[in-house]
Amino acid sequence: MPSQIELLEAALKAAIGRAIANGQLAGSTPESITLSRPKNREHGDYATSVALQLAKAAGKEPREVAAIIVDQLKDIDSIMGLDVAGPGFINITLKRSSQAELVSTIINAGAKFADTNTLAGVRINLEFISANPTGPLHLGHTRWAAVGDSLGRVLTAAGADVTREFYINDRGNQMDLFGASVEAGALGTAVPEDGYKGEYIIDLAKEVVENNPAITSLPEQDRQIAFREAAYTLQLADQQRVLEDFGTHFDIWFSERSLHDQGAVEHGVEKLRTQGHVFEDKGATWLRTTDFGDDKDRVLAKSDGSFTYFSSDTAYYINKRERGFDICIYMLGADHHGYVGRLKATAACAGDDPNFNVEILIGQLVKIMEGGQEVKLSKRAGTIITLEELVEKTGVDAARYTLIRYPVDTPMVMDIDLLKRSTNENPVYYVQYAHARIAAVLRNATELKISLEIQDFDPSQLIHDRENELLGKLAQFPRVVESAAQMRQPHRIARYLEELAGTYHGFYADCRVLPMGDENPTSLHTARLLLCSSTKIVIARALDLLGVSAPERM
RNA sequence: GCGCCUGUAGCUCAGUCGGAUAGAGCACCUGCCUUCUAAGCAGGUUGUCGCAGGUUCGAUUCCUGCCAGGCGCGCCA
Repeated sequence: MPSQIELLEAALKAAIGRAIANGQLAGSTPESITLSRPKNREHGDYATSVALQLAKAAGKEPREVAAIIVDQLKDIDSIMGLDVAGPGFINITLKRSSQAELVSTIINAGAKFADTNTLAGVRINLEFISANPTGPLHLGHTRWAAVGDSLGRVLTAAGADVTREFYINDRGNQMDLFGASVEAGALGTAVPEDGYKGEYIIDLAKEVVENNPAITSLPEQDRQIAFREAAYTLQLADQQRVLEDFGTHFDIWFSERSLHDQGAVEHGVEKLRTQGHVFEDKGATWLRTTDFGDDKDRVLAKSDGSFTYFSSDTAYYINKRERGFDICIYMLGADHHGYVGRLKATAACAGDDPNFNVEILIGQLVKIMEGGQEVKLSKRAGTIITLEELVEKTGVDAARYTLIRYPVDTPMVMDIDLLKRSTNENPVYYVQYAHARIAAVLRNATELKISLEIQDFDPSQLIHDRENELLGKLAQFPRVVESAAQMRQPHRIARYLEELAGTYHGFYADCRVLPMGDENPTSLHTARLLLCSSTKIVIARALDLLGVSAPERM
């Protein structure tokens, strides 16, 4: 069933179409029409500036255009009032009972109320975090753990077929250094230069030796590899456990090594060569990414024949496309934004459309304040705040919510002291409280044996301003989900939730839901209870899209 | 030097395709629980939307230049 906003938009388009058809307006019907909820209640339930946009093409004054459109809208049943205001805005007031039909729509649709099919049939590979398995996940990863997971949920709600993927950088010097560092920890020898430091290295060393006491007596060459592999296994398992506890699930953990083992790197280079963008120079094999706007060409294989990290990246991209993904989304930290040019160019070199097949979301870094000072993070120096530590301090819900509610392209500051001190300053509680509050009302209603059957719903009961406001807010939800999906911005869900919770609290304060004392239940009580119930559905679904729990009690 | 991101209230930040008087939370005041969860509601105070031009009916939003901050520019991974 189309939402009220969609119906209105269609009605407006039809009205403009009629006015053009009968010669009152020149120009063409716009593809989409901006319909907003005015801040000022005197401006009606919905407002549109479409007349202002059409005025020029029509060769008429905006107010005159607005009047023509209004004239074409007069016969629509659900519209109660129409006004031309200010420079040419059209303000629309709807019949309250017609707005209240939304309650039935939501209750019948349940959690699927805001799901759409705008991305139906699109296969999306969503890659995020992709940390080295050489240490615990820290706060930089945490932002993506929350946002990436939420984006996956939002895209799925928009109908996309989403695969969440974690690329394990389990190859190269860093792994060797990691192995050597753990080995040094076990043997009590000096940590190698630029090696990994920190408590966790010692802990890993102990665990490795515990699991395999014979490891220390292996020949030196075998020993370092054995340490590396054992520590890798433990560290990866730790990352997986931490992420699952955080509510972030990956469909695929993709090992960089496996690319090399399967010959995917050679295959990737060949594919690019076929496309005509590979060349040899000074004994090395290059990809001419400058053909597609990159700053400089990139080396695939060094003059000694070994492959670069870049070659893994290209092979991985080609592999994803060959697995059938239409869109590959990369979520990278700001410190990797230099990759954008080469990733886009790589796609173009592979014969793809870099503006469609590849999307790169750059997340600004999270700054941490503790004791009024910025905490500098360095994995190798061992000064890190891990995802796990953050969750211990704030809980999963608060951590996820705080990280998701800001757009990722703005740097954010997390004050650890503030999070430790008073968790109720976090908006997540405000939203969850609204949910728990509704749950309590519904529990009480059940005890009082008041009908919650949708057949007993009388929309004409909901005429209070607060009810109207709440209905209007609920009606926006499908659009919010859709824009969050299209713009890849899950934070919009959180912002909407805060508005919805606020609107509900306002309604709750002014509109008594349950009968007072010995009062008999009426159809007003039932109508309000069903309004509460539909609000609860929307809040729960929105929280679910963020991966945050919707408590029945607080 | 080049590239990306950011600059909005005392603080942390929203602001949809350019729309009406620029918003929220926190903080600070004032009211509201002998009936649904007061983790709440209602009201008050707070602005050079970094600066300067341009585009137009209209700019926080789009364009150009400048200022300030963050990050990145390897045959490293």
